[in-house]
Amino acid sequence: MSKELAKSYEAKKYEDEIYKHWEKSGFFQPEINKNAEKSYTIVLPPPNVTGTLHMGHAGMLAYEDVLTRFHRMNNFKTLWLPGTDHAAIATQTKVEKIIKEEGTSRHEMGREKFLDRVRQFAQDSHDTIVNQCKKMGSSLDWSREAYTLDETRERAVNSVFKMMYDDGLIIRGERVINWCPRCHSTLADDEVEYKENKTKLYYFKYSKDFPITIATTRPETKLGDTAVAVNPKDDRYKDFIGKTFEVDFVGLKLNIKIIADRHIEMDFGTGALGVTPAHSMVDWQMAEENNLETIKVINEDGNIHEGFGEYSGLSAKEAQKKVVENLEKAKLIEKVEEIDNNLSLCYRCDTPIEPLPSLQWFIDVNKKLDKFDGKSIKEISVQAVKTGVFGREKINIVPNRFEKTYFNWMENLRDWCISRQIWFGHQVPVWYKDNETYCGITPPEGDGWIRDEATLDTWFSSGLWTFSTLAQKPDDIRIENDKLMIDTDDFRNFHPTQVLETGYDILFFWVARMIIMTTYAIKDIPFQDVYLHGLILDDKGKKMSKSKGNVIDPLDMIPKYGTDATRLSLLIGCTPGTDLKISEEKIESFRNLVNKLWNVSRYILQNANIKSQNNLSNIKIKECTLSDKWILSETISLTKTVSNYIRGYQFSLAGEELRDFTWNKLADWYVEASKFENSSQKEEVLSFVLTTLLKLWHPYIPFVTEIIWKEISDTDLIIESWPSETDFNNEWVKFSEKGISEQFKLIQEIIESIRNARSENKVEPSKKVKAIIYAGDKIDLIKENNILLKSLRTGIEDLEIKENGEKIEGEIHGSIEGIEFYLIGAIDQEKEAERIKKEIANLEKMIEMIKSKLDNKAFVENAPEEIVNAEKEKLSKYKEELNKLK
RNA sequence: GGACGGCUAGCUCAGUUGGUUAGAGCGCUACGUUGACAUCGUAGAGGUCACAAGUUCAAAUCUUGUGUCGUCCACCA
Repeated sequence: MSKELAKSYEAKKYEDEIYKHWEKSGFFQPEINKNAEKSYTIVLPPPNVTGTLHMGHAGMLAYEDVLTRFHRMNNFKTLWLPGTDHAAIATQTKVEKIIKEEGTSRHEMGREKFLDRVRQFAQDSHDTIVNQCKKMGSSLDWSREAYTLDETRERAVNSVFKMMYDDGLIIRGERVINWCPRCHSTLADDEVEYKENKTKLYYFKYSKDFPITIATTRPETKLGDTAVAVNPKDDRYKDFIGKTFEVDFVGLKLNIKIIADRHIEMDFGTGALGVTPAHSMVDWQMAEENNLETIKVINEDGNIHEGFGEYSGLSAKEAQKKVVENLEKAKLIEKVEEIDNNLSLCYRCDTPIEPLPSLQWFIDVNKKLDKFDGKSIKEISVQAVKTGVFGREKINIVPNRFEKTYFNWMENLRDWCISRQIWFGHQVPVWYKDNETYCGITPPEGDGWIRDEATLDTWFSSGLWTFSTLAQKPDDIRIENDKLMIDTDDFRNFHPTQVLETGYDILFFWVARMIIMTTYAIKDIPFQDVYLHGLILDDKGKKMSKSKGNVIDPLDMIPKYGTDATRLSLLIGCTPGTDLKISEEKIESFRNLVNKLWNVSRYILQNANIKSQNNLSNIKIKECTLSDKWILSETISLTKTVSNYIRGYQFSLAGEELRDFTWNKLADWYVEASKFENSSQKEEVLSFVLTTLLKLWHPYIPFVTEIIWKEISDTDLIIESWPSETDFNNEWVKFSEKGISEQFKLIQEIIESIRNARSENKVEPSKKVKAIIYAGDKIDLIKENNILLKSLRTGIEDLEIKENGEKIEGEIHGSIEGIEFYLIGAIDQEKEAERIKKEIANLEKMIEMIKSKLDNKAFVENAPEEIVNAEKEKLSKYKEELNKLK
């Protein structure tokens, strides 16, 4: 009857085979639960095809797999949909770096050849990523895999673009945008990063006859100044406001108007700002308000434009040097100060950003739309999280505090620049011919149309991800009744999705944009819940990076400790929205836990005829021992606790409960007890407990549980079902009310107390002793469980149980909950006296505390009665124990 | 400048309506190998819950302030 498992669990022997088996079984596809009423959908945040997955991805896969497996086992029509993101700029930049090392550039290669190269790179990355996802055990439905740049997703992108274009939401215009001179592309506001650095602040006048000294860190841009702005309250400059001066600035003629703007800080520099409309966002706005001329100084390569005399053609840096030199020659510089400044950098290549005016495509986030009752897409997106839209409950962000962050960002959102000048991405679906412009989902008829060269911000396509992935082919997507239709069963079945699980670092980049794009396009929310995880850091709390050499690669950990242990290290100890430190040591300790489960199972399978046993009806409760009933009740409450924690995204707490049960309850107590107790119900009880435990563990550690399961059931997979919570309730009531858990706890405490007494008295572990117990009214309970008291490492060979009796002088003595025990013939007088002294001191301290509490009239009067009574009860119990000890 | 978060045992962190002597894992100390497991077992040490004031019969928990570390947003010419 015994079944043999290996002595320890060697993960890598089994994992790949098990994964293949799952894939073949069809359980990763929602059709397996097709009769289910409710569906449960998560779309995988598509990893960028820029390389390989890291620990952060591993965490994401683990959290989502837990949710997916849990809901699948609970008979939801469950879909976890995989895909990858072309990640426009990121991928192009990466490939550009590679070909640079090969001595060429994208301009030398030409658009089509370069794009072929990028596609090849993306394909290789994709294959690696898919393989890594499988290694992590992710139960993704690969039959539905999507890509942000495939044909179907392109149709979605073009369709939404056209809708927005027709609604006047997408507009083309010349504005100052963030320009990366290296990428040769625009960047959205949130793609700009800031780095602190020291910069020189130059104080000077444009010319000798100009009355105001200005201060700037970018003297070269002053070639394009058309105004000086001062604070209207600033008495120093009040009289100049409105006047215009013609100046000769280092050899160039400028017309400078003095304007007032309340945003100017009087304390900074001289309180006077040289306004350069073409190369500063703020200045551009002032220019609009004051009808100032815009002079472009810096071109898209970061060099000075034609028409600036000796400066033309110089790089910004060179021009700065020359301007400063000329100012010095003219003795116009008053002082140079070193200040802390924030340098704007491109988030992809760290090149300093050059703000400049450029003809680009924007989404107008503030335009009021009739189809949304006069609300803007921004307002709809705020409402979706605040109160709910389109008849849906409000979107719930976990942890809740990020909702505030979301509102703050959304309310301050400015128009979104969606066009990029890179090649890799969705090309803007707009064509020009002579003076005509055509925007359409497919190219226009006729000759001579030229397509707009710009491509779209990568977040435009990923913003459509929850619904675009539910189309199977381009023709599934069409515009109907002013909204986007996805005409598939998948869309009808699986949208909106239940939860979007992702890192808090892309709340704005992605989550917010999905809400904007989805509510606009399909008039529905993309997801009901947002679960945000933290970043995975190294053991010192630093970001992992190759240059620091502190990277822990999941693919190194998996062969070493197993996928299950790697997953646990990401699931236990993590709190929503909070960063998680991880170390190899931690993963190792979870390997030990997995092995413990393996060995408990191994023992149980060796010693009992275990079969899959999902309900309690085969167990004759009357024939159960106390420990049997105890472990059953613990198993049932574990089922409830774990289910509730997972539903509430409390992955860590659920994991800790499972660990505590497995190690501290099942292995340390019940299995030990079962070695000595004779009970006709042992096999049934063990079958039920093991069946339930393996299932409850399965979402966390799918591999090891599935392997052990194979020994229990040859016909089905563990992946199939979750232990029922409701069936248990009725069964459980039958014996839960009798205080099983308190009774067993008492036995545990007596045993621990005896072990403790032996240990403190330095009694040799191998020394057998006689014990006498005065059990009082608990005599039946103690007698019933005398076998446990004798067997569980108490070293008792002869046990006498009486209701009460005389004090026995000179022997080890202990008392707990009114029950007294003596260990005969093992004493070390000194040690025992010391131990009892300690215990007495402790009790006296406790009694003192409770007394002072009860003496406090205010407490007795104000506190709820049950709390006061509990204190009183405790007091008398402690007093009794104290007397006995004395 | 604005906001948010952390500060609990040597380390990593739980602690969800304020109510037993504040918990877990790892580490540490002592002892132990009886056939599931040394990837193990038993026992133990270890905390003024960052600080201060307040509310309350009662505060790790609520309020205010301070310190400190970290993050995000805005951006300074």
